[in-house]
Amino acid sequence: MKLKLPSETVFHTIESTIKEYRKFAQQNISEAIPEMTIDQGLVLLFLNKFPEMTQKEIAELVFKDNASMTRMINTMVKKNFIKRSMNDSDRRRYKLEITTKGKEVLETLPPIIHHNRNSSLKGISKNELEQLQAILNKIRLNCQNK
Amino acid sequence: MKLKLPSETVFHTIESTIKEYRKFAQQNISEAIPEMTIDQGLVLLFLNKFPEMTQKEIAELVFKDNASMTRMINTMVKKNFIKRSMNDSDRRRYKLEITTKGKEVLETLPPIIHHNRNSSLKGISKNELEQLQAILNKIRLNCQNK
DNA sequence: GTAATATATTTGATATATCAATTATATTTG
DNA sequence: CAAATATAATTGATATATCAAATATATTAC
Repeated sequence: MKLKLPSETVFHTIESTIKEYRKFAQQNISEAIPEMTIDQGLVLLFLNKFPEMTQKEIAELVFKDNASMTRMINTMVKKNFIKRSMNDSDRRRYKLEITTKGKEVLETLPPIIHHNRNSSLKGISKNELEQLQAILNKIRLNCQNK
Repeated sequence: MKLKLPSETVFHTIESTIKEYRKFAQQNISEAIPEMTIDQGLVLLFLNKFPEMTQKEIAELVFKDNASMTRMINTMVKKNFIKRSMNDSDRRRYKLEITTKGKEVLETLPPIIHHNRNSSLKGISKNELEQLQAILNKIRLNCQNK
């Protein structure tokens, strides 16, 4: 069976691209906000936009499972970015509140994220971006429907 | 600062695509070969093709750092897929040998990988694949040159 | 040839990924 | 309403990710 080496496939390219972007973005974030990871930043952004969101819902949006999300929230609480409090209308879930420190991060973060996205997409046309999304979505759907 | 939600960006699409592919591929591998992860499979493929490869070199090809690779090799040794032995020409590095069990995996794995790649890329033209690679490479380079 | 530097790998610490099992609370069904 | 089922979150176990520091061996420079 003749098989392309993994490093010659498009999957390798996808992996290396997203990893390179993550590294790049993380560096820029770390310079401005110590102790803050990309994913923790995303959680803050989502919570800020949708304050009622449950851990489970956030988890889906950032591609984590519930167990990972529990632990991520734990460390974010330990680092004082957010606070857990009881949700009386449904006591299985928590209310997640952004602390003052978390709100400061929400001031600092957006320009950095904006810069990260912009400079990593420099020289790429709107049309190219749409094609990229379309092709990736095809692959994603192929993987889901089996 | 108006910022797109993370879930509306191309980075989200890239992440979800590669994660969906990994989940899909891992399921198919697990059905045939228990205890074997995608990345461990890739390590075997590379080692088989380039028997002299060091842990460091393999690590680069599968996007791990050296520490992760050390631990991955440890578990692959524990599971008896490969064997470490001394390399007398350079005693800092190991010789990594594929065991009989590892060789059996190398018989079973390629058709599965072939199927994984093929079915996830179904309906995507050669031209689209090239575009995809080209655009991703642009992004990757943008991230590296900062 | 020895000291300084470089390289390959490991280890420790902490965070995250993943699966399966558990807990606590809600909802549904008979 | 009580029993069965569903849901949100946690926990345990194991693997991996990442950074920094440590080890052991090689190479280079003086």
